[in-house]
Amino acid sequence: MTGRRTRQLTAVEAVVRTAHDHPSAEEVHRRVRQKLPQVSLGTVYRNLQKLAADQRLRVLQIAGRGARYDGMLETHDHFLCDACGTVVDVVVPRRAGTPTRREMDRAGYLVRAQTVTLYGLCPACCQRQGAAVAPDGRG
Amino acid sequence: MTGRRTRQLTAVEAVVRTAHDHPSAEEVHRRVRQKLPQVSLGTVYRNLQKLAADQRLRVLQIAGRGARYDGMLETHDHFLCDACGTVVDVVVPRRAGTPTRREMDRAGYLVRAQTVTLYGLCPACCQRQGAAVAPDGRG
DNA sequence: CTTTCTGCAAACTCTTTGCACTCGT
DNA sequence: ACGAGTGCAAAGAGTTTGCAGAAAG
Repeated sequence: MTGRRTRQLTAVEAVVRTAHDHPSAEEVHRRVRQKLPQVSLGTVYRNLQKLAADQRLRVLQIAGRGARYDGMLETHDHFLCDACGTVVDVVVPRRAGTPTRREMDRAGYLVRAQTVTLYGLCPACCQRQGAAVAPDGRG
Repeated sequence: MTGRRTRQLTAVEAVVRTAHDHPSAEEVHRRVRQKLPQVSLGTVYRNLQKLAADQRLRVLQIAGRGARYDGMLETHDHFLCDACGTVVDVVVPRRAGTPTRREMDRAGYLVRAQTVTLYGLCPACCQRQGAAVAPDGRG
């Protein structure tokens, strides 16, 4: 499953691994083009897929539009700003053997992964919107 | 934000509220057509949007393709089967005032909602695939 | 009667794919 | 040199939208 080490693959991986802002495929394309100007978007998608299959990056499905790519491989979660769409890494500590997990096991499910996503307003958007949005505790 | 109570809106809401299988927009369309055969897919999308805006349903963004619609409004989470794509409701108990949450507050974030998603194999797919997939604890 | 909503079809966004050619190995 | 990988452009899925006509209030 390794395949060839093309310059396109190398460049896509470098972009995703050094980016800390969870770029979209288009954004990765834009950045890769700075080094390899004639890279096509299709190739970027193909390489993003390959890297994801090889567990060399994580794919985040964001509500609304398009996937975002995350080069941070360590276990972590995400906060999404409702207003500006920014994605921030968050570390939510895992507790092994929670009651829920045990129930799932007993019911015959094989749980492979678990992600927590927080939604709300980032500090910048909080100030901008002031008290316009009231926390409702949903979710 | 209430708008008119059209028969299309009523039918879409009825389908989503009685469905317990997290249907896609196409699937909602198919079911609504059983009552109102000439409803268009565009109208279904418009009404799903409206219901989501009015907090009368929840939208789930599933990795891979399309959104799924969930008429269960109570706080709950989801399990996604990697093999068959089935979405199952899961109740992961919330603990108020976790360390992470307090840190976020201190850092100036306004956390409005929080979702947990589990990934893995459902009982049926577990049997089908046997021990082909090893749990790796990722995520 | 007014205004919102609908059906239709076209447009749009994001992603995938077929094909001839290129370049790692 | 062989074949996986590329660029291009077209095709696909899912979702949104403009418009003329229908219908809710």
